[in-house]
Amino acid sequence: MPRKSAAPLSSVSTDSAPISVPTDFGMRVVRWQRQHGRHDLPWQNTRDAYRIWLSEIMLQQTQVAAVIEYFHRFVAQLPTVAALAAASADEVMALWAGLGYYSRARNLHRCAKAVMDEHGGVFPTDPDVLVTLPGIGRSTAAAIAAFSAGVRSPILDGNVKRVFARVFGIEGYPGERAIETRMWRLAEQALPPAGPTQAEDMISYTQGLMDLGATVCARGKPACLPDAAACPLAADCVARRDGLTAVLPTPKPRAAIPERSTVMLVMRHGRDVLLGLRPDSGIWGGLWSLPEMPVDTVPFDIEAAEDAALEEARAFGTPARATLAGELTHVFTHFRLLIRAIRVDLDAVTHVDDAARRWLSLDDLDALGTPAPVRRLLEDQARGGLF
DNA sequence: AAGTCGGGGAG
DNA sequence: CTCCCAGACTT
Repeated sequence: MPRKSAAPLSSVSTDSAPISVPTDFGMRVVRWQRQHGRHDLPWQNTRDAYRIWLSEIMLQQTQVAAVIEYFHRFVAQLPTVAALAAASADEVMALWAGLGYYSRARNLHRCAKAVMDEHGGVFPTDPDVLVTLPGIGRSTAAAIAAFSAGVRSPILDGNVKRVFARVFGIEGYPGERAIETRMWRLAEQALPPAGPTQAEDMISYTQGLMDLGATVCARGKPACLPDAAACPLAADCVARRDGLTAVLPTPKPRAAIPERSTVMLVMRHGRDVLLGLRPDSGIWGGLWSLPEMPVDTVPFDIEAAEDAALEEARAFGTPARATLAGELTHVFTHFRLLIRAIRVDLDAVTHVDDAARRWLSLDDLDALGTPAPVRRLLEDQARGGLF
């Protein structure tokens, strides 16, 4: 075995195969944070749970750059949890206006009152207690506990999900329940060890995961690609090893798009086929396409469509027979189009006196611009196939 | 499990 | 334009 490593390494996790976390994972992040992490954010270098809590709430689904000014204004006007609890709702909302997700501000106010009324004005340090407060979920509770008291409890935010997805090679949308459950399990295993330096380590580690995700393991261009030394986890990173940083984490699945269907007529006279020029506006504007018939029966009735196709073709000549020649699906950004092609062979054709209609030889497809699926369909006709 | 909340930045 | 951001809460 050419590759050797002191720490156990994970392999790719295409399914639920258990992943082993390198035993020094946590401490590597700790050391990296102390050397290369962020140390001058307004809510750092303090153990004031009020400021830490406030920053964590403001930072929920909100980037650091957007929060800084709001944070300064807020603590200047309401410097303590007691002051916040005593403030009016209007005053709180005014300080929050523009940050978005205003339920955060309402919960913030409620939480301040709860801390005053139920916890003697002192923030709990137990994550299990913190999560019972309004606006504080599992990850935020762990962050507050770690930063304010060095409690050993894992966070799992967008940064951590991205880092974990790449380092451990986890496929699947992290917003999905099963994926998130696996990541929480990994987050617990990845923590730096308990011990005498645990409190300081947890502060650096928690900050370090966020810093890694925000500055090195960035969404677009991870810094490890040009420079593996930029990331303390690069040596164990599955995504980096396998060239998957661009596809991990798996993006949110796109919303199901509606499906439409149409019937296209392939009217054939020898090797000629009848095309129609589409209006400039709308789908395939200005391109030459095949004539279409609306689909008015669900489920699709093949014989009825073939009969209708024969009737339709009568305007252009003497149709002999019509047959369903094939189906194909074309995907647009906003809908999926099921195309059924009915071939109609004509024994004789009448003169076409219409600028938007013309016959084209299958041997001359390059002469006109046609939509991609129509082009494929015509090329198949040219080969004499039925798709 | 899916929907909702929001403004801003990056690609 | 879409996707994402130190997510939590409701249905």
